[in-house]
Amino acid sequence: MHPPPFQGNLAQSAIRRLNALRQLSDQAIALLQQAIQQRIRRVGAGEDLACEGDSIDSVRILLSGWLCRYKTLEDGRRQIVNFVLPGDTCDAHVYLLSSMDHAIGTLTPAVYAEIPRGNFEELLAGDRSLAEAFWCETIVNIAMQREWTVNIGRRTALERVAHMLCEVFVRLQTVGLIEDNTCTFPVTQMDMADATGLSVVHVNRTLQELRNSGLIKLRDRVLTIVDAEALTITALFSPDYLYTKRPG
Amino acid sequence: MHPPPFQGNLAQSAIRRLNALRQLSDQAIALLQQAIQQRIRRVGAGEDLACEGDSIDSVRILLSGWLCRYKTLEDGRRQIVNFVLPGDTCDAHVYLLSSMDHAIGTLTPAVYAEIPRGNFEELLAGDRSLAEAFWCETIVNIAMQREWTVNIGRRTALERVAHMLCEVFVRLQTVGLIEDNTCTFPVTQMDMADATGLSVVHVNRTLQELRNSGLIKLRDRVLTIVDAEALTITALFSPDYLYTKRPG
DNA sequence: CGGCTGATTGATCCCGGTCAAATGAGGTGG
DNA sequence: CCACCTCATTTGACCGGGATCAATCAGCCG
Repeated sequence: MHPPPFQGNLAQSAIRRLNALRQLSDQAIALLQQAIQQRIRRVGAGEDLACEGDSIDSVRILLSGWLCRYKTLEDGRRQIVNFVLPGDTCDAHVYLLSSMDHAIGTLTPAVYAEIPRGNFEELLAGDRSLAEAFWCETIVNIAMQREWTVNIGRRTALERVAHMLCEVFVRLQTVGLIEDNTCTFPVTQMDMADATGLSVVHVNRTLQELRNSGLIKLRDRVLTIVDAEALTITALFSPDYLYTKRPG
Repeated sequence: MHPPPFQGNLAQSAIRRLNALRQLSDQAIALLQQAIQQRIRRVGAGEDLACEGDSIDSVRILLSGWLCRYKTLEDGRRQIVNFVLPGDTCDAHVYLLSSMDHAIGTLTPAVYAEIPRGNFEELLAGDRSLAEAFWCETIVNIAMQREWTVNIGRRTALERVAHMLCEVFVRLQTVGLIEDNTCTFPVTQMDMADATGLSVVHVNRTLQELRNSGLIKLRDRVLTIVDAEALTITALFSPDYLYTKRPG
């Protein structure tokens, strides 16, 4: 299934993502497209794009595949703090800091554009709407991270897992990766556990509950939201914090 | 105790905070000081500076007192997602988005500067180091939020509470509010519970454990870190994610 | 075929939640 | 000065959601 289809424009998801945050001018789109096509890289599943402590001097934009940001405690406990989906920027502006505070790993084989820091700054200087869109993305990342904090801190296991699915669903919709309420969901239950602060066993049982209640289907890395409204309600989900106008 | 002492420069904490992120030029400090003194506001304890959904068109910089950012679920469950300490900016750049995704409430009476959006942008345009410092602050906020996610997701109750104390301690050190390993800590156990994702009762017992182990003293809103090293170890705390050079 | 990774199931345990009541420190008004 | 109220902390008893441990099962690959 992965590697991803190569027909169509590789930069499409990034354009959609940024455009959902800030209306992009034609010029912005052209500049972006050009910058992305400069250097395309591929990486396999289960690799690290960056580790805690790494220094950063380029900006990466994910074009296809899934990544996750995570941190690890000394004794091995791991927390996935967010997913990086196609169109997302890995670390815009993080170069303002000296090094990575977290790691970024691949959940699937992935394709991304790598833009050296200098080129990225030129890009931002070249178009205001583009610069603002990237900043919006950064700010939305804080909002997302806050919601994850709430999710893990105050929601029950069932609500948590449901909420994670709702968020991913809305985000994938923005970049056009949902069809018939269905998408690929290449996340092992182990990963879901690390993302929700639960144990694998309990994630398994929670997913069964969601399936048995007729809210979702999930099998072989394919997720279908069967009853979006009910899922939203059980998750106590509201998409406001994602600040994205939905397409269509 | 609060209201805060008025001798000395009110803008001091903000200068220290930003300067710890990016070396500020003399010009930057002058500009900042001037912008802050333009409009100083005060607010009592237990008030909201902003609610979820509010639109934002000014930037607020906390000069003294404590605030917290929080989100509430429909049924009343509340999660404090971070504290705002003297010198911190409430919502730099958040005006890029349409509205607040979270609320900001006061834990104590507080004093803050309010800078209208336009003035703030002038300020940034006036000095590069200042603009970068504010952006750094925003980016560090993401890093902090990630660490909170890890804290709540993967640390035990004891580790969590200890970690929260460590973070606050280091942050207060940056702005010069620690003396003899002691600071005011105006957070009720109820608030601590909402910040750590625990229940009040369990926070109470956890604090007792930390006290009985000789790691901290905490009474009447005064916190003393008795054994910083041991506390750091039990918390699995590393200050790297705060990206602040410690003073001294 | 054997080895590996991921999903599933069952049994048991315990960390931390919940409920309820007591204690204590201000604060206020008579 | 005292009675009373409120809010925060503390304590005790009990409970339960989710963790842990341990198999088993199902694909997939070499």
